[in-house]
Amino acid sequence: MGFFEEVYKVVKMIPPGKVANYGQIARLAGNSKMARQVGWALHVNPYPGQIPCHRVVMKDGSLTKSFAFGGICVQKQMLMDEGVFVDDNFVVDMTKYKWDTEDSYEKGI
DNA sequence: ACCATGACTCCAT
DNA sequence: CATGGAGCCATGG
Repeated sequence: MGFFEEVYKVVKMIPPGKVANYGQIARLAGNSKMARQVGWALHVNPYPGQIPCHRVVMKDGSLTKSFAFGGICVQKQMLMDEGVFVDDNFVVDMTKYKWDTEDSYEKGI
């Protein structure tokens, strides 16, 4: 279960107004290939209020259609409430809202 | 150990 | 840009 706890820890570290993608979480948790397991971990352990899983989106900024909390509509609502703009296609502008922690170098393009 | 599934990601068309 | 197939790995039957 070590990987799970790492995932939860990383997700909880995501600051408000920012979003992270599964690959990022997986990489921070130790394995870049665990993107699917990250989503699976959040799915089997939806701790409401403890893990801001609504800040975790696809690499292109798309919201997960299988969101456990009533749907992506709720997720969009929560993100918008934090200042993250989500368009009608449920896609976040990753170039502006992507969580910058270890990919800061990526912004230096 | 094998097969099926999945909140992912990459590459080809 | 949208869609489909393949690769990826943990979990469950």
